[in-house]
Amino acid sequence: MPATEGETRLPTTGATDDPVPGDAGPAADGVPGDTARRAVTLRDVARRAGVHPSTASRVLSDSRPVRPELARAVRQAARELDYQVNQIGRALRRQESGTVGMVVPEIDNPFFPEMVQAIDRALHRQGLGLFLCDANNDPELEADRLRVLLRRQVDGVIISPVHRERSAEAIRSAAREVVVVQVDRSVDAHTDVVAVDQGQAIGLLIDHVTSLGRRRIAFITCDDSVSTAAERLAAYRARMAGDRDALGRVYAGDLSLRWGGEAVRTMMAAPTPLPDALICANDLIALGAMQRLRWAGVRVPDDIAVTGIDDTPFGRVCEPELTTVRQPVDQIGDEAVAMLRRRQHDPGLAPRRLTLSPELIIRRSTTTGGIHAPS
Amino acid sequence: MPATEGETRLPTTGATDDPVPGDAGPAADGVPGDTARRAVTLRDVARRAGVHPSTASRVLSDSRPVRPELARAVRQAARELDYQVNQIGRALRRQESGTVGMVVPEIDNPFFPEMVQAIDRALHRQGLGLFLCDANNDPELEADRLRVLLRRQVDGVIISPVHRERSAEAIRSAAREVVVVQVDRSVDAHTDVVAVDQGQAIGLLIDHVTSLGRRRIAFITCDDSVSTAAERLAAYRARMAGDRDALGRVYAGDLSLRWGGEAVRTMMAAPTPLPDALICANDLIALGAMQRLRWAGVRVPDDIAVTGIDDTPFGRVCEPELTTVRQPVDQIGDEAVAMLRRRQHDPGLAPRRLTLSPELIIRRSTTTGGIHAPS
DNA sequence: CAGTCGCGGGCATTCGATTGCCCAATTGAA
DNA sequence: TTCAATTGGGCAATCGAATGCCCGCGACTG
Repeated sequence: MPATEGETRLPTTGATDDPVPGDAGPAADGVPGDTARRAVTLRDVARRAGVHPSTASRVLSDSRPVRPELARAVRQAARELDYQVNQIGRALRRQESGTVGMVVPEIDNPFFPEMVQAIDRALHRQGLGLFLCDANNDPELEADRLRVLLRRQVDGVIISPVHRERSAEAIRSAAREVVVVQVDRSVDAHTDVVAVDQGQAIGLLIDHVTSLGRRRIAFITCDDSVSTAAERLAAYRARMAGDRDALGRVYAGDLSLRWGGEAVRTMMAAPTPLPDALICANDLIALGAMQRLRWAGVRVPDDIAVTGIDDTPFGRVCEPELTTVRQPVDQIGDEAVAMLRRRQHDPGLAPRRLTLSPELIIRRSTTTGGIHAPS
Repeated sequence: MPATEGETRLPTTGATDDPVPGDAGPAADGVPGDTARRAVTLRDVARRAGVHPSTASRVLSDSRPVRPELARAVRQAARELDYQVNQIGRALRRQESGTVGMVVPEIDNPFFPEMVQAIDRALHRQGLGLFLCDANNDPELEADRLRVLLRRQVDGVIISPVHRERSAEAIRSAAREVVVVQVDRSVDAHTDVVAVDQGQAIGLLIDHVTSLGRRRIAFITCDDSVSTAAERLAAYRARMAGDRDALGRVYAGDLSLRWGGEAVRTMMAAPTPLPDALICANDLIALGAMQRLRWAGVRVPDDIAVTGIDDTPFGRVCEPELTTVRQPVDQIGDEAVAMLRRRQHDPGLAPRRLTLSPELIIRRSTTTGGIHAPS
């Protein structure tokens, strides 16, 4: 178990289970209707305001003009009763829920929380809610989550597919019922896509390490099942093939910390000379790889320059800090939501693919020249 | 801007926006009803099976026995039409949605994705969906998210409150309408709570560093607004007061990487002697702190032992690997969901507080004796 | 053999909000 | 002054599924 190497565990056992102090039991609570109080409905508001429910509805969702004094009465009644629309009722009638579903492949990869936050903010600005699901890197689970979302009548789905092929069917089927936007990763389906130019990302990185005089450039990535990784790999291959001095080598696994370490171990065990630059398909791999290099006494960047992709916060606190490429998450979020809305209003539009540009961020894992410890 | 010290950015500009190849336009798609096909309803199934909708309903949600041949016909019709229950309709009638809402304070803190995954798994086992929201560390936003969840008729809410006091009102108000379980963090409200014994966590850490001969033990934490941090601080204070040899010092900020670095900078600038152990209120702080120590040429653990809390994966790939305390996220998830269900079935139950035990994980940030680089 | 019971299917109502339609009242125009 | 147009409120149907109630039929019992 490589993950626990060099660590010791001191377990402590036992759990306590207390009644909450100051709460003597079920009936001892002085607050009446503490649980399960029937909610206030539109009818209640209407009755109190002395109007018909339809009038109340029109005031509160102002769908049609209502005489000012009645409107005021309704609004006041709503305030007094603390009326909250029942979104379920509204959704049933309107056939839309004001909610967008999102499926991410792995919420524990720090890139995705960042993207989720960006999308959440963008949706919130539009008054839309977000129903977030994690596919746990499993296309089956992903399909299941999509199904759940559709049954809940989400108005749209934003998804970053787990698998380039095995996710396709579920996404196509979802796209038949609802607006779908793919973000970052994508499969071949008739949906809008907001992507990042992965070829450019790899280009920036290879240009950078090449400009530092590195020629033996290895690439640690996951297998081709992830669309972005496939694009990165293709770009890497094209680039390396175009430079006859350069020497490439690819290690394909997954996008985890663990694999970064594993790949380096394999690499070091091989009889071939070590590369002088290591392009990693994301920051996690890079972090795992750097740890293993450290263990092996290989110096970064002196012996090997290392780069990541995603610009997660952890690339800024490792030793040395990680050169990486930033994917513009905020822009991805804004554009994805914009596309979703556009298409909701006009479902006939042709699907579009928007490709955004990444940004190279140079830190000490590739250059020794930088500032080290600022005062 | 401390976060970008020692880094250079090479921006690239431009974005491309292409029509998806192979899709000539709105009407060019051969698939009929590619978008917005009316969904199959229970009536459709019933009609096809030649029965009344109520019968179909009884078969599909088997709420009452139906003659086998009819049942078979209904099931087949459902299969043929690919019928999916409309959860909105069901929710309206049943007055429950089969969905649990969850609000986390900061999804970009890697502890929370782990807990979310655990809870998601536990809910999934019960056939329940999860509606996840991020409060972005803002009690106002948190209250807003709670309101959204309630309007969507979630059957329960699992929340880890942002603020010990400022989150309380919203949580109490939510608890009046729906079952609420607080996890990890908590506020004073009449709800079930699944917590981790933070006093024990601090105890384990202080015992550990004390056993290594350290006596000048500083504590970097966030302010008291986070309940768990407040408990940790109280435990730290009690512990330090009980040992007259020990020398304490507290740095209060927030739970971020950034604050870890900031606190160390403050610490180093002070005229007082450096501590020989640094207890950090979570792994993020510890990572930030270790980086700053490294910049300052302070050796970990030789000069200062450093510990975190949460056992996030990043504590395993930093240099040196981080001694920490693991919160039992899986157990938290299981228990939280169990409590939720119990209380849904019996709303009269007295609120309970379950306190789980953390586990000490010793790594090289406190001990030099461990294995370094395994072959 | 009459009476009772249970089974199972269908009818119609309900959940809460929205909206098409009708109609009364008011306004405006000719 | 008369008629048309506009405004605005109410009625009732609707979204999709679930369910209380009734009823017919067959089985069983005394």
